Amino acid sequence: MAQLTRRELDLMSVLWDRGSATVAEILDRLADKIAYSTVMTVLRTLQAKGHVRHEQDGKAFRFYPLTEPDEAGDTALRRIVSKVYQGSREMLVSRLVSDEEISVEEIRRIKENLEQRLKEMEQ
Amino acid sequence: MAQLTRRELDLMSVLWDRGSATVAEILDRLADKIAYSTVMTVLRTLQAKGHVRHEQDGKAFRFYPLTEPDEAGDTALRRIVSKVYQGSREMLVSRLVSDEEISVEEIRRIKENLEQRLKEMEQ
DNA sequence: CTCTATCTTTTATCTGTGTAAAAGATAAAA
DNA sequence: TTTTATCTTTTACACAGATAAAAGATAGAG
Repeated sequence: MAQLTRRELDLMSVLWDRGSATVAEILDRLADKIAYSTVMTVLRTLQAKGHVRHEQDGKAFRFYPLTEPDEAGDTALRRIVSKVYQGSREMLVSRLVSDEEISVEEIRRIKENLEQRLKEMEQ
Repeated sequence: MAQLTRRELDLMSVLWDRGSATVAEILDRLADKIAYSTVMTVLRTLQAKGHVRHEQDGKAFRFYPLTEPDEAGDTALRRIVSKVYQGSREMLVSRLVSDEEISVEEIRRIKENLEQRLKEMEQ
């Protein structure tokens, strides 16, 4: 919840996606080339903040995420809804699906999701 | 697009909401009490980044937003979709509406929104 | 057993963000 | 016209984030 920085989020994203990773593995997946020690430093602060832990794995450390994507997502979303869309989740979703890239299928799935949720709420 | 900082977003939010504002007006609307000169400094950097402009208004400056909420929202959302929800807009929306605070009405409106959009896309 | 590649740790620097005091300007009040 | 309240500008500083070089450790190759 403590609001991840840009780089921290990059790394957490890799961990969430893979379940765990060594520094070398993270480096491989990162879009931009940064130094090994840079990644290590960021991991260190993530650990200090309680977002990851590590175990020895051969010569290297293997890092595991301790927080869920949702914990990071919720804070960020709340912020966007409130500051950018003046509190309207509707506007946010509306904007989200106005992306040219989105397919009919994807919108339909989202819609069905909502219908499901509505059903659950109505009893 | 240049990714607004926390404070910058706070200020832009006020400008988007009101259309324009003086420093004093912004101060009034801010949740936490910070100094006049602090607001001014942030506005100055926003101006340097091309997010606001100002006109004289009596003795004071009146600031106007130059970028739209969507420009800020899109960058932020894209980031969250990609890093937190591994590219799945579905997951994001699903999480968004799983908030306890959300009402049946709001979900319904969102759903109707999507139906509308689907109709538009299908012709 | 020595070398080498790969890890971790230590230490440092640079930039951006956030914050505001103090100084300078000016319109309106008195 | 002097004062006062309100603005803007200048200048400063501290902290966090991002980056990485260099030094220290070690497993495995030969």
